[in-house]
Amino acid sequence: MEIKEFKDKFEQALSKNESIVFFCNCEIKYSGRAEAFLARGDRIIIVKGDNTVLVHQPEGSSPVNYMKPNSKLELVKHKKHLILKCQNLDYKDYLDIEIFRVYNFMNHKLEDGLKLELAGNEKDMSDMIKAKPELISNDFKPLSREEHTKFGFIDVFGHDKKGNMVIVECKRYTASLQCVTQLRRYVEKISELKGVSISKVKGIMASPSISPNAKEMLEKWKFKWVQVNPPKRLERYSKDQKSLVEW
Amino acid sequence: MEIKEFKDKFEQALSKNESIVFFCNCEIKYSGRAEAFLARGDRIIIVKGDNTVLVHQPEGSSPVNYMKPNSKLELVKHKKHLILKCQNLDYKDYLDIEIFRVYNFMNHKLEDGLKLELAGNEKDMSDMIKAKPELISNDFKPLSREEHTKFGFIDVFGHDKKGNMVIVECKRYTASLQCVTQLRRYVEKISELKGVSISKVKGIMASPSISPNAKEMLEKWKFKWVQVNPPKRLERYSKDQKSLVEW
DNA sequence: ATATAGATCTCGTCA
DNA sequence: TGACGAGGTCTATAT
Repeated sequence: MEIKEFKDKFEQALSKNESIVFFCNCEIKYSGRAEAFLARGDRIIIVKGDNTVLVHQPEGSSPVNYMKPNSKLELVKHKKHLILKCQNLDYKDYLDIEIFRVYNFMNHKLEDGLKLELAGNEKDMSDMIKAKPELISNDFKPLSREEHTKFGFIDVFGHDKKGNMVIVECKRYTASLQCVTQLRRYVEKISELKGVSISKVKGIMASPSISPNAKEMLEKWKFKWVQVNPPKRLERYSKDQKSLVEW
Repeated sequence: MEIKEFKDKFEQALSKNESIVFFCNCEIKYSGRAEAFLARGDRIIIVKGDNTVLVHQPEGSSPVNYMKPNSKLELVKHKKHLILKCQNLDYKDYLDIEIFRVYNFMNHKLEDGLKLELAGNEKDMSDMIKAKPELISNDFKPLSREEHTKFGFIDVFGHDKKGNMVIVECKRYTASLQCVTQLRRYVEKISELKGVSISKVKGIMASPSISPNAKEMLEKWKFKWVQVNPPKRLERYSKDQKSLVEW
């Protein structure tokens, strides 16, 4: 595509806050929270209506470069080609896309605004444990599923029949060393705030699995691991679609 | 665009491992590591040559849905429209994009393979501290910048003139509670492995800033915070471009 | 394959 | 706005 035609189309679409995608050959410089350089190659450039910019290489999930929403965009001439200059003053981020060739260009006003409904996250997991405390132990009585309280971000808080406080930390994936130190931090904080001996505050890690080193550290701190899998409320979707077309 | 035309173009581009982008009105179901549903709306769909799939809404940086590389893709008819069925057996991920309308379609064989050169990350920061230990203190003698050793993933390890061991944890952003617990874990591990009193192992947090609670915890554990900014080796790029076109 | 930790993380939530 | 933690995190690296 001719540079002139691209420039006209791009600027018109940009002014109307349309979504824009183009394939091009380009070189990229980034300066801001870090510094980056990407030599000439073919890439997919996405410019959204909120002035988000994404640069994707032809492989991989993550963008190789990007600019956050509300960036200022300007297409300027440089020698015989163009530079898409992007700046985000909030983050002090600057991105230059030097465009040598444009293969394809596409623009359209897109209407959405809907939000993804997601199930099977950590919150669902702690809800499940609060509702079915026997998943932890027959001894466990949950009192609250509190987040963002003065006691911290504890997933499930309760006590046992022996009068101990019990703190449950949920992880939807394999529990790591970091997860155990997080649990330890909560146990120490509760012990401090409530003025209770640390031996009276029990830490429980609830996760589908746990790494060997995490297990070792857990045992060193007299915490316990309980195997719990995250729930999947919307599993009917995958079942429905299996009945339509077999995977 | 007509459904028939879209199907032909898509399947041909897919078979040639070209990069594909289209704007469409669609509904999305995901089942795998979690479960998700996104009702009808306009989105940007990206299919890369390695069978990565990205679904973007018209605003925001992150994809609302995605499939990792090497997914199996199939476009099947459903009533009067199409479903792009994606499956990734490695991750047991399944994504259905029910396509009601296609506004624009674009495909092209893209050639790249270059890697981003990035400066200003945590590794650069620990390299800098190793080279300029006076950034930490006049007393600090770095011995190693080790990662992934038997001692753990310590950023910079060394000692001071008083014969204490010194562990430096670098963060390129505001140090949080989690960062301090990480440092604490390393200090405890070194103390254990080397058979040295914990009072003889000094913990240093090096970061551009630190949160109040993290600072409090740091002091409780007798660690110290040193303000260090991540280096920006490639800053010349932004200077160059400033001389070309003023921001 | 698993374990570990960084990331221009991004995103939501709350004080 | 900063602080804090989750994420279908993703990605790189070492074991």
